[in-house]
Amino acid sequence: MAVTLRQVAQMSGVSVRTVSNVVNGFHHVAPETRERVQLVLDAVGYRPNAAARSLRTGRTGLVGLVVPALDQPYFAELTRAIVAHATEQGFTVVVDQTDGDPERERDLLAAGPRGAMFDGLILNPLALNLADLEASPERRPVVLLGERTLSTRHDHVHIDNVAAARAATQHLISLGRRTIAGIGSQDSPSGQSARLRAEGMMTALAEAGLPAHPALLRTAPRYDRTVGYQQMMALLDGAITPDAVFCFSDMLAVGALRACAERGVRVPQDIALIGFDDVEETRFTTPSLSTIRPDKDAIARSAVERMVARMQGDDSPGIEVEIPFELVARESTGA
Amino acid sequence: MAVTLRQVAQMSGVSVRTVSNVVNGFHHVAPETRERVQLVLDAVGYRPNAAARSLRTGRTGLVGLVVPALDQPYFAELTRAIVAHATEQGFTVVVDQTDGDPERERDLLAAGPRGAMFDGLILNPLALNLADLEASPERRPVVLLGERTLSTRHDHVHIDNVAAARAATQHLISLGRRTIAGIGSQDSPSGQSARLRAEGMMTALAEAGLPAHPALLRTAPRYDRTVGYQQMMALLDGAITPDAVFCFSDMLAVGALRACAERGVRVPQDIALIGFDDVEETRFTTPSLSTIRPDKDAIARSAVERMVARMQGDDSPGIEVEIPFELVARESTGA
DNA sequence: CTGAAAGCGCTTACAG
DNA sequence: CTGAAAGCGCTTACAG
Repeated sequence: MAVTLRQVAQMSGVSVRTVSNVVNGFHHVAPETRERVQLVLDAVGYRPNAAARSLRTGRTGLVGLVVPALDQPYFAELTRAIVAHATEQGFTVVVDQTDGDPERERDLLAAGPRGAMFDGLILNPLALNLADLEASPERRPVVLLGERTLSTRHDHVHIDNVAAARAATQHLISLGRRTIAGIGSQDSPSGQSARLRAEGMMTALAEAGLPAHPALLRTAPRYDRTVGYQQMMALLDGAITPDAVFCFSDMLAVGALRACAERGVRVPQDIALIGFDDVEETRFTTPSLSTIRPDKDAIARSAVERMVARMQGDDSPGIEVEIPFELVARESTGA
Repeated sequence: MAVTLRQVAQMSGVSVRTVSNVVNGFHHVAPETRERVQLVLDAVGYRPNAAARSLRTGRTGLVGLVVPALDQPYFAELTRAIVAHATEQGFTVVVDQTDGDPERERDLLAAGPRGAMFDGLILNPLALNLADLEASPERRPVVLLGERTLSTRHDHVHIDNVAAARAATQHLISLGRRTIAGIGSQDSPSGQSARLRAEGMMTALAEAGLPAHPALLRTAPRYDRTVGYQQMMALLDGAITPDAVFCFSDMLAVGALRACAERGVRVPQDIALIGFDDVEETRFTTPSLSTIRPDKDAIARSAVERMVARMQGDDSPGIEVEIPFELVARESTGA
């Protein structure tokens, strides 16, 4: 079907070695030879066979990216950035979504059926624990995103979730709010980010000498709009009405905002609202949403950078890369 | 590094042929042989080398999915559905984004550097024209999404954009609105969907005997929130103020909604608004957005189905698959 | 039911 | 600077 290197060699009257050299842009080819071969290459529309090349070199140029859900704006935006950076480095990204299913995350980490074809993995685990990560027989580079897992084996790119949550809460306190609720805590042992954000929130409350009413810390099994809506409704129906809510993700905040609108609660006059992630949507809600902005492009760039470094033989212990964040004050907190 | 078939064969005292049969679950293997080999397979954690297998079989199990932008909610949701269906069929999806760059779309269609590794392509072109499609030397299955290109070579999965736009406009008319604007037309020769939606809108206006003010049809180079915002502002600042706006995409509508809110224009009382795509976000805006809901899951399923059929040898001329849509009336049109 | 062997298309030491 | 040849790990006709 497709034209092979050998056929091109025959057509140009040189050896496959020389054609290979031309295709791969190696130096030691006589200019006139190169030109002649290139002419044939173009004429027949030669395309190297990726499988053969991989078999020979042991590399596929494929990087697996595993995120909880592609259609969650934060991951969609992050995926976009990672695909862009990886492409620039000559890698092709294969995207997988786990829906936070620990089984699927473990499978992908263990290089299941398709995992075998990746040169490396960028993984944003939701449910994986330290034991899973340490136990993985994986020899190829794995870069972890998002959670602080304390794995010493893998590189890890993250923001300081405690500090970010603390900053978000302090922002609410600085507005004079005193009854501050949170939406997004998780009971499951796997919810690392949730725990860190709750911790940051509690720290800020304690520092300001404010009480942390247990009833005002609402859980969120998933960080989506529906859960945010439901939990905000629960808060509005509760015994203690908050005057500010810190949502652990923007999607939760979008749902919460909708609940407030339905109930005629004014944001920020009655209740101030802040989210987390700075997805584009937050700039267009009414009121626009204050949020925490992790530098997504820096996360993507670092993840790809670490991956490439590992592929090039860097075998130092797992590196922690901390990416900066920024508080973005918008209308939902009175900006 | 990794264990090979040959090594497993030696360890189990059988030929590679037999090990291969066991790995691939073929019939003619004696039960006790199978068991013995399987034990070794498990013990050493054997993983088939995907490159070798591909080289041998000529297939990679990889399907390329090309969308304009991963972080646009419509494409994020569609991608999610396609990845799910393709995975179910045993394929791995490689996602690429073109940002509507015709050059990139052409490259990917022409099976550029990385395109060579795909068994097939699912392509949502923004800028590609018929000539590009017909000229492509591509021999592998290509399924087109979204645009009516009239290509006779490739299968095409789409909704009836004219009918959908007509339905959206009729909906606005049925509310008693008489000065109806549109946001989303495109001048470029490539904007097929835009043209069809404008056509559907004009048809509905003509059928109702309503005028189509040129100043009320606003262009949108990109279908994102920012453009929707800007064009809605332009409408509000214009000589003729509309009492209803049909946005050719939900993102445009979200931006338009924000513009109305900033200007104190009440939706739907002053201006009714309808979008297109039914992305999740539209259910959570205030007011929630009426829209056109294409059956995304059916689009994804059909696309993968056509792809698989082509891979299995179906060589009939390009097939048109029309997917149903539905009008969803929400608060932005008074529901 | 199982084995020995060819060959998929490439890269790359080894010669020259 | 170029050629002849080995071999990456697998699948699969061909024998037996």
